[in-house]
Amino acid sequence: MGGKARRTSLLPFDGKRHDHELCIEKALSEAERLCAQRGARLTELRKRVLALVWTSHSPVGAYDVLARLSEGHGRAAPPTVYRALEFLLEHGLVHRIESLNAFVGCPHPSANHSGQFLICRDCGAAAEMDVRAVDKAISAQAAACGFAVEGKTVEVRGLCPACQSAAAKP
Amino acid sequence: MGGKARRTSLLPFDGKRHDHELCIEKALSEAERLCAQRGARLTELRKRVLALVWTSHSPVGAYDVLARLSEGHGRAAPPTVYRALEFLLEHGLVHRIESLNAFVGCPHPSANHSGQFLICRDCGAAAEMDVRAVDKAISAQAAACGFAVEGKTVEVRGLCPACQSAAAKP
DNA sequence: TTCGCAACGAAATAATATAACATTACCTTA
DNA sequence: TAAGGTAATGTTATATTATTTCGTTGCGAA
Repeated sequence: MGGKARRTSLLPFDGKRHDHELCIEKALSEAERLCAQRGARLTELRKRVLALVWTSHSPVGAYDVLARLSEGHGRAAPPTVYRALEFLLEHGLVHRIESLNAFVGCPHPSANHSGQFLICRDCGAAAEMDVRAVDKAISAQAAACGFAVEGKTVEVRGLCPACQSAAAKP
Repeated sequence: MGGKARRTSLLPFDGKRHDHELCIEKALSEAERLCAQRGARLTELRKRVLALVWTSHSPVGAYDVLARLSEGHGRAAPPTVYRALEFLLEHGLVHRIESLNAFVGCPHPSANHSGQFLICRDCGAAAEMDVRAVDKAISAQAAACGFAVEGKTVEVRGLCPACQSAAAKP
């Protein structure tokens, strides 16, 4: 403490200034790599669902995925999407945002982690943080209670920097 | 580090050994007190919903509340329950568990807090922790990102001590 | 009293998720 | 390559959770 805090910048909150095509490409190729390594089958369907989840940095609902999937592909039914999402969740390629009943792509799926999110209520973007201190504080308390942790959900609602600025000047 | 950690004991995880009638009574009278103090109308309906949520330390779904409400009261419709729950949420008398789409009573509603929960996947009990360190770690990171926090969801899934013991001896 | 508003009732429907079973595709191995 | 097993997908139906809309009631202030 004492120094000037360096402002951490989060990609999802930079408006549209980053090249999101790049995000998608990176996510897809990383997914290919991981699944190959694990002997998991990243089928066309699953890849398409992953790409649809990665459409933006805003969590997307299962039925949104379903609708967009049906556009190119004739019709699809809910189980199709939920099964694909389940696969992607198991492999850490997407996270489920409990407070929105929606899904978002994971930017670093190789590490095993539960996900901690800052979610802007205005633009809808969700940024993954994964702060060690948060994880440790939770684990410490759970241990003190004799509670065996299997999974953690950390979701913070609020306003991202860009949307705060937008709100300030009406 | 180095000292022996004192085991924190959490009421909801003690099986049925505590007097739960007392929990309910305390919750109801505290609610009366707070609402009176705030000029909020804790109507019969709302009080009944609060009592139903407090039936146990396991989060209860809106439709469970609805079903039990309908037992004594003729019929009731979903909005009736959701409106009552919304009131109770606004006044901090219950919390919503996002990962279960369910509701649980708050054991200390006077303090303003977002709630942090340990949730046993076996017995279903949810214990509220409210650890300062967790809150501070989250707030610190959010601040570093320039994110204005409006609400936090912290939910930990796992096994409570009692259910771990039960699982150990088959 | 009557006006205004918060609370509640009622009907319909939206949004999210899963169950159950049939079919297809792919891999193994005999 | 043909048979058989298993993972993946298709299909239909239904369960679960939540909201919209509008009408009615009840209560307090002017």
